[in-house]
Amino acid sequence: MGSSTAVSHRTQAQRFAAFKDALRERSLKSTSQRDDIARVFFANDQHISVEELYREVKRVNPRVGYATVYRTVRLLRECGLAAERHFHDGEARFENVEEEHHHDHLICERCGRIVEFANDAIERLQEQIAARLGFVITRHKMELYGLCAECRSGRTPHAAAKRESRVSRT
Amino acid sequence: MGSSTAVSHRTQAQRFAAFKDALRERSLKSTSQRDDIARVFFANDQHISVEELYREVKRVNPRVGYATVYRTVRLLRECGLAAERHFHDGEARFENVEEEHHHDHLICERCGRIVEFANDAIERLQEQIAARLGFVITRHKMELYGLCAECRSGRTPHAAAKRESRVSRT
DNA sequence: TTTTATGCAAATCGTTTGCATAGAA
DNA sequence: TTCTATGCAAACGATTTGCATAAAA
Repeated sequence: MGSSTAVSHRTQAQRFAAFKDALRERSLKSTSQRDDIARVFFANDQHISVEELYREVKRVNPRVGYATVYRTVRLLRECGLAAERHFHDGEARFENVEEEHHHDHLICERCGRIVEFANDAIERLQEQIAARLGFVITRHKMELYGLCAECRSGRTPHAAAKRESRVSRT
Repeated sequence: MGSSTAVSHRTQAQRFAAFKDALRERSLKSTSQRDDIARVFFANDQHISVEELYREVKRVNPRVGYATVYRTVRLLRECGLAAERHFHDGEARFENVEEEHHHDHLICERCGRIVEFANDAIERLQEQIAARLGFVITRHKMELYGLCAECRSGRTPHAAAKRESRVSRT
């Protein structure tokens, strides 16, 4: 069940430049808060919530309001630079969008660690199933919840390990 | 990629009896509103939202409040008789729990139709992927979004076709 | 009678929005 | 100068909760 797809690893600087370009294209203004929010977002390569982003940005630039973070995150989404995710907890999380392929998530129910993966065999099966039922798929969402090795070993008290971010091709 | 798993089709009456048993076991009281809400829920074999359930119950028994519907739905969930789902729209939807196997969802983005399906091959692949990444899966969520045949044909204006409910084994 | 359930309205949580003001072009 | 962006607080929609009252055991 292999796969390939080379990962196009845009650097933070490249993403930031893409953001600035997107602003220009849309005749939107560059502001210090937009820049700071975007920079923090691009620097943080995880699934970040608006509140987390707000707190991080606040440390860099205390002159940002909650609403602006929401507005900027929406902007990043509309520019195709951020993807919105909803896991079991109530709040939305945003991740950096690579030009790479779609991926799914494996989530540890104990420590919250999120591992990304992609699997072509499953995607093919999904297409088949949908076709059989008369559907044409435009997108999908697959989330596997369970326990990671570390948490199963009992070692980690409640380790909010987080940090992880390369897509595992399986 | 076939599968089998005979479906244990509990009747509405059986589910209702199970609900009453669950109340007794927990020393909770049987009330007319609980009964009515449960009955309507068991009769409606789709993915129903709290608001829809509230409206339906209201027609049978106008003496029910919104909060009671929420509380009863939570109760049904805790008794293992209802499963909570979150699709792209903001509100939670609840479905009857059969003792049968897990299933996933295929959702038409135009008419909202929800088709259930199950596929063992995919489940096996999921286990493999998780194992390779050190995880043990406890549950998963897979949703395929797209367009159903009817909506693709252009015939149906915006047909909220709904109604559908047997799990397709593929 | 004791104890739990109900209805209502108020509270909460994440998110969005109106509006007067600050700031970019 | 002109026009958009910001911050704040208020408005939101879905869901939960406090509390006095009603109903079940």
